[in-house]
Amino acid sequence: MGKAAENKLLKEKKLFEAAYDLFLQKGVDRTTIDDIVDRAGVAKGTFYLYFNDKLDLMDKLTHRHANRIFAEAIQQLYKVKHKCTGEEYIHQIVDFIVDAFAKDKKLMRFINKNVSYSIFRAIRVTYPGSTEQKNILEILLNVFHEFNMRLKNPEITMYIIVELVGATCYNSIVYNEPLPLKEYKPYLHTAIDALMKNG
Amino acid sequence: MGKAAENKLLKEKKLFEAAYDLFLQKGVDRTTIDDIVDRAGVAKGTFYLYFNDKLDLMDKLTHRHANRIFAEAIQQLYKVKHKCTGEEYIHQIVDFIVDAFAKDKKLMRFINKNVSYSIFRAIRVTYPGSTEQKNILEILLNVFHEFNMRLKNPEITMYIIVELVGATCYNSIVYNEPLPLKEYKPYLHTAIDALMKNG
Amino acid sequence: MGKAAENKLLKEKKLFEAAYDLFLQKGVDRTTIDDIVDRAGVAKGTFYLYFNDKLDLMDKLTHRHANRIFAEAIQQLYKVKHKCTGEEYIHQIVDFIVDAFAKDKKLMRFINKNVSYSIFRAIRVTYPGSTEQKNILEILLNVFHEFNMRLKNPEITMYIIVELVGATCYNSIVYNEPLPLKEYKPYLHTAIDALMKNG
Amino acid sequence: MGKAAENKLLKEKKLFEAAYDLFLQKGVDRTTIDDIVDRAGVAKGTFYLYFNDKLDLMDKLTHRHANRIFAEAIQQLYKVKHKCTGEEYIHQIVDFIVDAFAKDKKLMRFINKNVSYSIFRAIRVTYPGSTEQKNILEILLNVFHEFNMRLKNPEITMYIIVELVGATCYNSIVYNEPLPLKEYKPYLHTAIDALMKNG
DNA sequence: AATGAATGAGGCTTCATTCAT
DNA sequence: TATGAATGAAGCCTCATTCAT
Repeated sequence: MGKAAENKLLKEKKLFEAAYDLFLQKGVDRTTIDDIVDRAGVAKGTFYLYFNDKLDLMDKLTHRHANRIFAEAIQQLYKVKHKCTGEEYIHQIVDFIVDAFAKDKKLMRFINKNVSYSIFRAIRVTYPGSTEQKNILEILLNVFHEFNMRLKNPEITMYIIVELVGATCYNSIVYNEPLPLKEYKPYLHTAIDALMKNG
Repeated sequence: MGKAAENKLLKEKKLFEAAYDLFLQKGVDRTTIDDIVDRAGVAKGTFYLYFNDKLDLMDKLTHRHANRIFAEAIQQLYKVKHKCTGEEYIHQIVDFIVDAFAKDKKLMRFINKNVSYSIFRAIRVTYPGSTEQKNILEILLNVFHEFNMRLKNPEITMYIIVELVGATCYNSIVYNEPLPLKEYKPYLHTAIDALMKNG
Repeated sequence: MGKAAENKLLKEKKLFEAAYDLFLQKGVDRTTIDDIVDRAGVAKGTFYLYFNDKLDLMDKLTHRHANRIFAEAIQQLYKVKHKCTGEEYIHQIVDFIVDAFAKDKKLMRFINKNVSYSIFRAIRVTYPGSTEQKNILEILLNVFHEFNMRLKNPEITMYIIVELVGATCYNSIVYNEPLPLKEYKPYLHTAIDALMKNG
Repeated sequence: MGKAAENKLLKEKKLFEAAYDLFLQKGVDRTTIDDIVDRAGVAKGTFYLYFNDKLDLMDKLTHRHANRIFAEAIQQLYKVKHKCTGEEYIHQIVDFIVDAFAKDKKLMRFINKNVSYSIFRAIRVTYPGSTEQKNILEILLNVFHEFNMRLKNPEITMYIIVELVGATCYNSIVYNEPLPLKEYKPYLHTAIDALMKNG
């Protein structure tokens, strides 16, 4: 890569990072282009060389982060798939995702701040080995079918589980409420088991 | 009431309604005072006779609606309390609240749009017969104690239930996903029972 | 006077007093009609029953106060005129006016705040026994002629004296600088004597 | 200097000049930002690239002008100091300052319009060869001590002189009253001599 | 005569976007 | 490519004035 091209990527990265921090702190609407370029240390005009406007930046930003975190989680999952029952695999998926967010609280807060609906349905990831975008609910339903699990209403049960995890892990990770994640996890697993057994 | 005073209330009401619709459609940040007064059909200066600024209006608006809907739900609850076991009473509370929101989808969408965190913890209501403000979680925990229910971890179990209801009923009421509320309810009750039995 | 007429005068008085205080505190430009009627305890519309606008009120206000204070000072002067030489009479006039302001510091501050030019030329009073309006300089020059005082340039000398008194007595009365009025007065008289002897 | 930087200084200068004229004509309070940018021939937003608000502009404006005029006067004084007695030097100072204002009547009117108190105490200048800010009174008192002049009350006498000059030179310069400056000056010097001899 | 709600012109300030350098 | 000065539309808020009651 030429020095110019490198420099270009660096500028873009700086802008991404600045915007990420600011969107997290103040939300997208209350962050100005000025805020972003000031923090990135580039000129105002430069912003428009990389992005059309704030929304464009926001889109690219979320896609970048969502893919990053999920790519990691999904790769780990492949390694353990063959060792598990379906129920165990579901638990593994939940754990991987929740742990991934726990390692990146900032992202968790970012999504929560800037997405008005269910965290796990907000994030669509490019599934490895395909061009298709899937969200967590679809991934979990896949597991059901692959593992031939018997539930009366897999769609609804899985939906309930996904929403429950999304709704509660945010508070646990970010605010340690009702408990820190490590202590909360057993309750979460118990709840998931209860839901799978009765769903 | 004099004609002037009536007219004044009317103006305030128009402003409330205009703001409510607009906040719902576009969110608070993207709604301007001009939008509000245009829709309300009053002059710009009039806005400032009734509210200090947009945030003040937002505060008054949410308090108004939250109290309205919960006042109703809580009154109904008093009537059935003596006929129930603790578990049944929990179900009743959930039903009353969910039904209340189902009757007022607009409010449900409004809260979801403009509150960045857990719906049921966002709303604090003035509990009838006291000046104290409580949220749903606190109300449910009260029930536990009053009914002497046996659970290993009432706080956490109740927390899980509250978050689950909040997370899923929004989609069911507003988008009929994964099912319309009427059809979804049995699954919700099953889930709650499973959680109480195992929590 | 009928009760209605009395009440009317009372309202006007309240408005005058409120405006006076506020103009003194914040200056005319930064005082709003709202400020005035709030402090006067009358309705906003009432203001326009008594005055055309703020400027009209300001004009009426200054005339009221200026005449009040000078009427007093000039009456006293008549009593001592025949006992004095010209020089003594000049000192008497200065003393009466300065003492009058010292008794009404508020007025002194009011004028200083709201008049951008020489205090003593700002104030034109209706001289008793005539409809003519005169200012202090004109009154002093009269004294010269009446007392047949010998000065090379009475007009300029008197002008210098008038400006000197105006410029320094404000600070002495309001801020006690460079000295409280009582202590400053002898220096002022010495200065006036020096100017008269050499002018 | 680059073309852009030059242009920037030009814009600032235009704004300063526009504001100066308008503040002089209408006073600070009655001059709007719109007035200023219209006259300067720049866009409204441009104003805020150079100044925080109107007050900030006013501050910078007065400091600019006060320093300009006094820097000149004080430099001239250094040249004549060694040739003078104390009394002569006092006269020189008065002459230099008064002449400086006479050359810049606009500044004189500007200060008179926008400063509510004694002209010469309003203006604090950065004395050459120090970071200290002094006003005329302090400068004159310095002269007293340096020249070992004998007066009973130097502080009060100097105060009287300073106020007298401030109060009368404005009218002489701007309105030629009671006489044009050139003709008034001898009387002013006579008055100052009289005050120094008797103070 | 008195009220005070209603008005809307007019002020201040912010900020996304453009463009000459 | 990169800059950042300049722009002006668009937002917020104030306040003198009117007018129905």
